[in-house]
Amino acid sequence: MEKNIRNAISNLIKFTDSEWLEISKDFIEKKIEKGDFLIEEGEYCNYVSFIDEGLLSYYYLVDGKKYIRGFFFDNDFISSYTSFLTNEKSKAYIQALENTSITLIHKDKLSQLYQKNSKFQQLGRMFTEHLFMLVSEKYEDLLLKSPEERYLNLIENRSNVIQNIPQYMIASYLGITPEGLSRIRKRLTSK
Amino acid sequence: MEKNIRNAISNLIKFTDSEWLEISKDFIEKKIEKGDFLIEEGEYCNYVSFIDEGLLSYYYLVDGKKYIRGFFFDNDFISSYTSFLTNEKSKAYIQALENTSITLIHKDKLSQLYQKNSKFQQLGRMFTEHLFMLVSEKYEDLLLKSPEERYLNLIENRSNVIQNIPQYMIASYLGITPEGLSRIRKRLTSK
DNA sequence: CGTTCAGTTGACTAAGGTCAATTCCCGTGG
DNA sequence: CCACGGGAATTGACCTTAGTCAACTGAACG
Repeated sequence: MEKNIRNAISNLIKFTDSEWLEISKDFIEKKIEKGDFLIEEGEYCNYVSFIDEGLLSYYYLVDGKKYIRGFFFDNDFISSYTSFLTNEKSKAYIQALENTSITLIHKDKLSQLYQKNSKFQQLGRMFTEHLFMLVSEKYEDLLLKSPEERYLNLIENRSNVIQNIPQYMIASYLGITPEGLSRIRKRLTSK
Repeated sequence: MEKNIRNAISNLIKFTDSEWLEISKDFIEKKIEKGDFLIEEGEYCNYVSFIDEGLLSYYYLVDGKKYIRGFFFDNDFISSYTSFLTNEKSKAYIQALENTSITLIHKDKLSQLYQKNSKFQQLGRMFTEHLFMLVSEKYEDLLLKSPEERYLNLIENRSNVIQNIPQYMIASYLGITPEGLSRIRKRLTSK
């Protein structure tokens, strides 16, 4: 199991076995049952998680309505990262759509690692750079593309989303209503 | 002039005078005339800039149309940061709306600093964390709020944008047409 | 079988896009 | 000082897309 997370991190930076030992001793394994929360609005997010197996949704709740910001699968990292960084309460929920196993590391432990070795500091930097690019890309999509284009994008590039997520959640993720998505699908098939 | 950038950076992390000397010797001063570009689509962005004085717009060009992603004022940092990080061509333009003076640092110099002292590494991390939170917030805005709400937000929190930027650019920034913004304004004043 | 809930469809509405015409503002040159 | 030109902003007419609300279908599951 730990192989996966080491592999994911090695995309950013390679660690020696002894460095890895230093990180991984702070790892905590956790299971989240389908429907349960990794974090809820108002809580403080003190950890970054890696998904060993499962599926999580990341969303906001406004006037009782869910606004889904993302879906996270096996080998993704997930965190209410703004809350993590600012020590403010999370505005988002992270909820399991399937039974999920994660590996998490606490903020304090991570800070200690940052201090200990500049390579860990570098990991933190690269990890955040990675996240920055992901959000930037999503921001561009939202600014430049119509819901229809975004849906086509999803089909093209995120078949795991299309296959595993119910349509009404995908609609929310695209920023539209279930009815809206249904109509888009209808339009597309009639072409 | 250098006082401003030191001040801005000290919001992230404090440097001793000797550390500061080490960074600042790599700074390059540059002037950009109104209408000129700091970077154009297809170029490689090899630097991060600090705006000593002036005003820059950051936009994409799609089918001949500008899609403005942001405005950057005195004491803001600016970069086509994804291009900077990935060494890929910039998809964005950065253009001066006024005569502008910037201080920039090249990627190579910054990498050297990162290697030299983990505090610089930490600066890189914190700088990126800062950017991450800015984009995240803008992403949320776009996902959760209507153009009208975003415009009201702008009036409330970004009076420098309202005062210094022509309306058709603000419209683009909000993700709508100039006509659209004009109607929103009309709706609002009639309330 | 019913119940439940996702997904679709229809009728209607509202917001914003598009295109064209008009007005407003401002700087420049006569 | 005025007249003109050009771009910004507004307005109007019409269109498209998605939101809303309600009804209906269909599949899953007890």
